[in-house]
Amino acid sequence: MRIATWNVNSLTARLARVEEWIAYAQPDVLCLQETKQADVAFPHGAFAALGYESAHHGDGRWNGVAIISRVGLDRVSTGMGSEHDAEGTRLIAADCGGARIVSVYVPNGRALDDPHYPAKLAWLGRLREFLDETTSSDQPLAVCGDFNVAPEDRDVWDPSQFDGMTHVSEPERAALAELEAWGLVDVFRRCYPDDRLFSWWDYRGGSFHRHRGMRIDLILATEVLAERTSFALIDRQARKGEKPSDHTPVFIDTSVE
DNA sequence: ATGGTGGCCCGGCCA
Repeated sequence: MRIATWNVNSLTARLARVEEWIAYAQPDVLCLQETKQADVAFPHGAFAALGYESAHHGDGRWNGVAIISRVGLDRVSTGMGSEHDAEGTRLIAADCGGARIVSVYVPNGRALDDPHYPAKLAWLGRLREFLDETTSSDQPLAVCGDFNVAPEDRDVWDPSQFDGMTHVSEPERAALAELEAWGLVDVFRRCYPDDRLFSWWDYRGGSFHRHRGMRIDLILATEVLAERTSFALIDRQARKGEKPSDHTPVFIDTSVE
């Protein structure tokens, strides 16, 4: 089962690129973030034409998350059932092909002295509680999405450029480590222990061509999925060409017993 | 040099 995640930075602007990517990458499950669409605008029909069911949680201009699946889509739930949901449409979950799949768009902290920064830390803390309440770490589960955290220094193009910045701060990394301590594995990193590969590049300044990016799009899987992973990829091709998202897709190939 | 690019949707926010 190929499980993918992609922050598309507006599905309205990106639908053709997403359709193209699905056609050649053939994901079984695709988690999307930043659709920037209301539920009524979500193109279920376009995905149905490709053989996929889909579920979306969005309210229009900001955020918006979805799961697209050709291996079943059941027990869909949205939000985390808390006051954190008021902050935005940032989480959707479903059963797909025997695994629980969660698509998340973690809030951007903006800056260490910005009120959005502690809100981001709280959201990540709440996510761990949500996992405790809704599943367990011995089940096949993948939490996929834009975490807006680079787990380690090797996940950014130049750590010295990020001194005092969000995405790399110790509290953010600690919050991510707490999620992993719950029982989740950063599957891409396990597959490629030493590679310095990125999933996001700023649109500005030719960052992509200068290899100035960050790895902030992650697939965090429970051990039962992680140990059965045969392949993982960050698909840089999707960051090239006409009207790319500033993020590129990440996927893993795994199986459910 | 505190810029720059792109998406929202048309002034300014957000990433």
